[in-house]
Amino acid sequence: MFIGEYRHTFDTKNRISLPSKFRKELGKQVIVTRGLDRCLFVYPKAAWKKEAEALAKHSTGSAAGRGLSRLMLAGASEADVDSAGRILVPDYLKSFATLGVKAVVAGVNERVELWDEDAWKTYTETIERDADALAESLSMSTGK
Amino acid sequence: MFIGEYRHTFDTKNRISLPSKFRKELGKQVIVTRGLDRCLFVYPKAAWKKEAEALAKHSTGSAAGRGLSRLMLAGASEADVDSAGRILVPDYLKSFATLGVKAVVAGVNERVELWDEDAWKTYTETIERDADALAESLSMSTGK
DNA sequence: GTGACGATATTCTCCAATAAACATAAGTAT
DNA sequence: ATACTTATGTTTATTGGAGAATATCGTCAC
Repeated sequence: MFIGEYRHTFDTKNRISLPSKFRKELGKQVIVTRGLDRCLFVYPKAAWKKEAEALAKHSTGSAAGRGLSRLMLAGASEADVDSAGRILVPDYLKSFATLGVKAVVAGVNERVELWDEDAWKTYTETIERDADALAESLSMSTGK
Repeated sequence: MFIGEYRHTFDTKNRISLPSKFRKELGKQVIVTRGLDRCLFVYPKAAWKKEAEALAKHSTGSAAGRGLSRLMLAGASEADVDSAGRILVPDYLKSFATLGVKAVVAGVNERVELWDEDAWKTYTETIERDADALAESLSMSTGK
């Protein structure tokens, strides 16, 4: 399971290094794809397969299912982790997530997420404000 | 069960030593997360896992679920307790809880909390005031 | 009060991770 | 083919974390 938040930078060639704590679990090949809420999802290749199969089930059903499938399947990009622990992120994915030079790499359960630093700040601040209400609506404990 | 309140300091590398009374119960690995009321929660690793699994269930479904998962999972940091009983607190967690150099380490049942010294002072004073008010209102309703 | 012990604080050094710079290889177009 | 661009790989430097050693403080025993 991926947890934690790290700040990394893109080099001029659109490469970004992955946190060393994530590398073992991510493996040698990863899948980068469009995520929800304007971020990118990064999956270990094996985990991606399961995700893709789940999506495929909905690829012809509802309009929402088709949309999500197209977004994530068509947007997927296979990336090799190089010897320095970096991956190359294609331009179309960078611009989808409005990624600048500074990015936040966040571990969220079975996937890793890439966020623009500013977008992450805005997003987390919003969630923090509503955290109590959200927790109640999900009737889950936030640890209190 | 953790009880008691201690004053510790962060060194220049963002490390803080844990009260020796807590060390045995905390174990060798702990999880530091965003807590409620602008403090940090520190859990023994095993205790945190249960929380995490509940959150993980919601990590893709609804927008609210994703938000909470991101806040609590990406906000979590696994920390090893070193030979001197210290843990490293990442910058983003320190700034979340507005932690300066002096901190209060408080035992609260199943978790340990980290507070900025000033924030702790303000918070406890507020609670004390509320407690007085509550006591008064109780004695009014129960008295004669 | 004095000494001894345990806990916390501080500092230093070493090592790993990251970022930046640089070099090489592979295409592409003229 | 040659110059130019783009992609990929390697090297170096800087930053930050892990560990160890020393110093300080407080507590308890005597």
